[in-house]
Amino acid sequence: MANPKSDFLRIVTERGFVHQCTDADGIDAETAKGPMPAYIGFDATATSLHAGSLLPIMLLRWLQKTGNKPIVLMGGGTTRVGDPSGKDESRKLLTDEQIADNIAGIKRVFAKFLTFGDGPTDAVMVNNDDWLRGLNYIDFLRDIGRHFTINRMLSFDSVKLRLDREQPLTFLEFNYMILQAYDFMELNKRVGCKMQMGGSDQWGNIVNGIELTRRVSGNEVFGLTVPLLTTSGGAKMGKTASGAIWLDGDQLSPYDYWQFWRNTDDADVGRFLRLFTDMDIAEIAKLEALEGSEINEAKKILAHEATSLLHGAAAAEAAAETARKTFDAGQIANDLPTVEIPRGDLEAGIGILDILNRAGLAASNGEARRLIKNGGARLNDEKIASDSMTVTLSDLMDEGVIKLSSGKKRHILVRPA
RNA sequence: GGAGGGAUGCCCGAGUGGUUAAAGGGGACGGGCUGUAAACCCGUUGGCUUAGCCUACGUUGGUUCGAAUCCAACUCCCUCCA
Repeated sequence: MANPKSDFLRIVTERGFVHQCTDADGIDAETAKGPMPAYIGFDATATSLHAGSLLPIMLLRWLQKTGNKPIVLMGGGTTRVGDPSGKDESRKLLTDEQIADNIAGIKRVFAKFLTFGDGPTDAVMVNNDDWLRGLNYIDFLRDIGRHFTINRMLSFDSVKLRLDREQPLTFLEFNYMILQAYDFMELNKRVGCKMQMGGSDQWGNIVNGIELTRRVSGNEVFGLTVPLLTTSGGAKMGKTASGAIWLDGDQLSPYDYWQFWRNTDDADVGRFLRLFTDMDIAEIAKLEALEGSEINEAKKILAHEATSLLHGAAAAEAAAETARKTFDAGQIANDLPTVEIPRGDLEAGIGILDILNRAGLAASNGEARRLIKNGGARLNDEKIASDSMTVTLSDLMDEGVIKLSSGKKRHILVRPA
């Protein structure tokens, strides 16, 4: 829409969060009027979220910052069934206890981005297990199932594409969209939730929830989706050499998180600044316009802002300083990711292949050997020439550490313990 | 229920008795260029105690000096017919 009256719609639109939405005027009016409760659903399949979830999290953040009420829906109930969307191996079913742990871990992440509480614009976290677990199949069919026609369900892309490609679609999966629609209806009933947001692949499910809510209660509710995020290189967002970009300091250090953002493609810098930081849009436009190597400054700012949001400004500063020492000054930064190795092992001497493995720079001796052969392995910044060398206490530098590197970017400090 | 097609390394995909740890592509990792970009070029890409050994072409057996390759049974997937 041309000129949104509400802060919410104006901001998320100009920042590039909106892929598509239902009735923009309606959303605009509702969010302009006062606290509108809106929700996004998240899986509870892991103990932490990763960067792929950041986009919807930021959307909730803006929702709250513009005076509305974010609802975080944990898919505890649907996780209990097992998410069928994967292709081959069926998901290992999680125990209730694991799911509870996962939800607790995930909530810690949300607490960094949202303010939780009981106030009108405070975020709340709910679990669809609360209403899904007790469902009675026959009642559900009579009350909810009658609002869905197979004809229509078959027309949704998520279903149609599968059928067109002649891929199997289980009944469970076919029902998934109904459960999700039910979630929306239930949230509308319980807490007056008026909008569901989610990834663009959720559009069909969201629309179903809107229709179900209208049919059952007559209430008008809305939907909004965020774009599917890929880097301009076409890669899926949130992966790196060492694995997923976890939003949890124990699984991915603030330094590595900072590095992830620092290594953003030139072409993505402006887009990412708008999506993943709170920075002023005009300021971003200036940074985005930087040419050539100057864009590196914009990347550092992106890394700083994004890391500050998740890990705090102090951690972001420390990460920046570590990176500066490591890359610009050629010094040993003391808080690079560290691996501890028993002093006794070092006294006895550890084979270089072994220590590369232990530092997590290689997944097997073969990989370590390859790394050395290709000239990518370094010990205290000296190229490792032989795969038969031994690392001992005498390799400790003045700082009391041994620095191991794979390539130019991955550095690990080994500390005797 | 009947007829036919298929299952190969992280993914896609070639290979129909030995020179096959298995073409090619993608991805990933390393090197070069550079700006800790992109694009491009080069290399590597099952494991190990590495001139050797082990594991691997859906599963289990069989034929053979030798099998991803031939045979049998089984599992799963797909197509057509009913």
